[in-house]
Amino acid sequence: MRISDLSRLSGVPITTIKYYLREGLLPPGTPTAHNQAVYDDDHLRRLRLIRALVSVRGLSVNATAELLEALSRDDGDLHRTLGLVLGALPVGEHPAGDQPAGDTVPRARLEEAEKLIEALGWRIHRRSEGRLALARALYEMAEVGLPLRVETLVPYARLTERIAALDLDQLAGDEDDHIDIAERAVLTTILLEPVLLLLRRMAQENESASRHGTGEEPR
Amino acid sequence: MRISDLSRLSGVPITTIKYYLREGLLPPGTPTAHNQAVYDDDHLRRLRLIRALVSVRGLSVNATAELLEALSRDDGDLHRTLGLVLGALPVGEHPAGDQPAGDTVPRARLEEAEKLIEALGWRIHRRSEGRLALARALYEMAEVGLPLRVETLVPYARLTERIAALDLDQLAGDEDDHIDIAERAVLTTILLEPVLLLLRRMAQENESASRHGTGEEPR
DNA sequence: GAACGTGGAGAGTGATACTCTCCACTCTCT
DNA sequence: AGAGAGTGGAGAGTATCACTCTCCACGTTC
Repeated sequence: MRISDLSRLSGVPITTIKYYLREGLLPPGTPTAHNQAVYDDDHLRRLRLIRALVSVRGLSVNATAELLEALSRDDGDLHRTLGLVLGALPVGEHPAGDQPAGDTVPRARLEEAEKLIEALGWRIHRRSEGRLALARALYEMAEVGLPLRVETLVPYARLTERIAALDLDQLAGDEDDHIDIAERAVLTTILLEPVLLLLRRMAQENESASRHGTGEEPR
Repeated sequence: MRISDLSRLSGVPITTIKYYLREGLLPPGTPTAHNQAVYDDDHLRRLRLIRALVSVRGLSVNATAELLEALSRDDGDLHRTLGLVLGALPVGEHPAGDQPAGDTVPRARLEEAEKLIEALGWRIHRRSEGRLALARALYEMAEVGLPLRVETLVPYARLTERIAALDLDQLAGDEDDHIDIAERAVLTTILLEPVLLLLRRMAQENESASRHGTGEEPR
């Protein structure tokens, strides 16, 4: 398949595909002549993945490149792969350590994050991005006037445990070979995020309707 | 308080504050002379809220403006306010209806979203953003090779129901007046999102460690 | 009354994700 | 075999966004 086919099948403009090639998001096709190359279904699949990460989840092209690079070093070990995926991912809008952290996140918040993890009994890798990111998130909530206490967070965390269990079931089951495990890990973790947030919002609307008195006309 | 105080207390540069004023994110101060004005604590609080939405959650300045505008029309009715907040919020990276939807989201997905909502027994407003956004999210998952079936989503949705219940408890309780209910709804809904996603990721790591065999050294 | 701060507005900046333009070459159709 | 379209590659240009800078006439403070 040539680049125009790739473009036609994916809906991504040729120039954009070239751009992704240049940026290393997409591996080069196998060359057939000095300036000709062919692409295969892997390229198509990869391209769709890129578009999903970039346009659905809003990952930056750079972050996507890093993530895909980590994925390509995958050795089939689910636990390791998941670690890679989780580690390579920005959560909020912190475009790669914009500040030396020592100043932005006071030690007190870091300790609070540790305390939460300990209270939950979770085993999280010492150097996991999550610890710092969590501390930062807690710090920001406190800054804006809504400090979150450990007692408040624990019930939330318990529910996320069960979500995570569902996630891993998803990953473990469904041994259809056409998508490899690493890619499924990415999809399940990252692309499910907006779905979960949406479900939460709708559940809030529903819960609010229930509590507020059911007289509310759906109309 | 003058603009420099606002800047000093919030850490936001004066020029940026002026920019927010121009864009209508921040209401003008009360003028004391032809070119002098004073600001109060509300401005400071509002400014912190803006920064949280923009830099923590990555909301665009425009979306933030719309949200704040909706908030300022708040009448103290929690259910209504929550509706406003939820309605004014982008979830993914769809910067305000970039396509006429009829083409991008096939009717089949819309029906699937409806089916899910029905299966859950949720009461969601007919014209809720959520329906379309959910359909779009499902469509995108399917596009990328990981179609989500209703049976798969229901257990997730049940957990989000419980998260939503916690959210509303948070909102209902804590009758400390210094932050009004509308603002707390925004904070709880939006700023908790990254925290929840982080917790989910860490829970995944934990769950994966448990399942994968506990021999894994934390190191 | 001098130095500094202020509100307001327009222009400039830096980052990002494309998108356009060229070019020498290759493929495809007839 | 020859014409027209397509290709890989690379550099330059564009659009958007969130600031950020610069100016200016005027206030405020010491």
